[in-house]
Amino acid sequence: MKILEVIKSISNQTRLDILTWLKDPFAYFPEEELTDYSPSLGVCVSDIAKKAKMSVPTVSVYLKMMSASDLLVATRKDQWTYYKRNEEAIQQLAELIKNKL
Amino acid sequence: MKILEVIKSISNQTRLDILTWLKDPFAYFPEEELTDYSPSLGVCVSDIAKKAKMSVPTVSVYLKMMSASDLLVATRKDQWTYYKRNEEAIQQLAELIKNKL
DNA sequence: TAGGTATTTAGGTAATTACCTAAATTCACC
DNA sequence: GGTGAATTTAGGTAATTACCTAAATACCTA
Repeated sequence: MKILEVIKSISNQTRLDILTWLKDPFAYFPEEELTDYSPSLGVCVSDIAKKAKMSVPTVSVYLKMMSASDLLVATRKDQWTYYKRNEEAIQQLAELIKNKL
Repeated sequence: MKILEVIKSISNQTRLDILTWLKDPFAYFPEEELTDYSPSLGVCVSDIAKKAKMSVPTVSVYLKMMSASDLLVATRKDQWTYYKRNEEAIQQLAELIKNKL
């Protein structure tokens, strides 16, 4: 785990928000948009972009940044890319800050 | 604790390094520079700047940023400003990432 | 009060980050 | 093979961050 890369990937309000939203998609995304949602896949790029009120390309890059830092997991299915949290990595980050930082 | 402010304050390699150095000053700073070191005060700005191999003003701003985010505690004594870690805040950050992020 | 050391503040430039739109790619389906 | 939806990549500008040097401030001590 590259601590600086991970921290940079969450040093932005929108990216922090996305992490929160993905913790409980049912609570944060409108129900009608999650018809094809499954916890094992996560939420697709355009739904997240809509929720963030930002352009799809910007959010696409943000999501890629967070999966590069390992905090998110991407799954491509047909033409959609779904993102979900990587809970293990998030706990690992917490531990790293607790013990090593 | 303003999570974004805290994260931004450690989203830089030098600032991360400083946190590490202050965890164990005896291990990271040359002995002769810590003659007046005390754990209750910490290490002064110019010693940290020298260790970081950066200008004093830059490091002064970095340290101020980290004390503003609560990760460091500053103590002014005569013409010196000493900085030490705020262990409680660091643990609080770890908890926040563990449970809330 | 003058001079010296430590620090902070100001002000500047270069690099990085934060977005956007347009274009390219991927993949379904007809 | 062509069209359409979702996504990614490219390429651009504005804002922020990363540094620096110079100047100002704070606080000793003679």
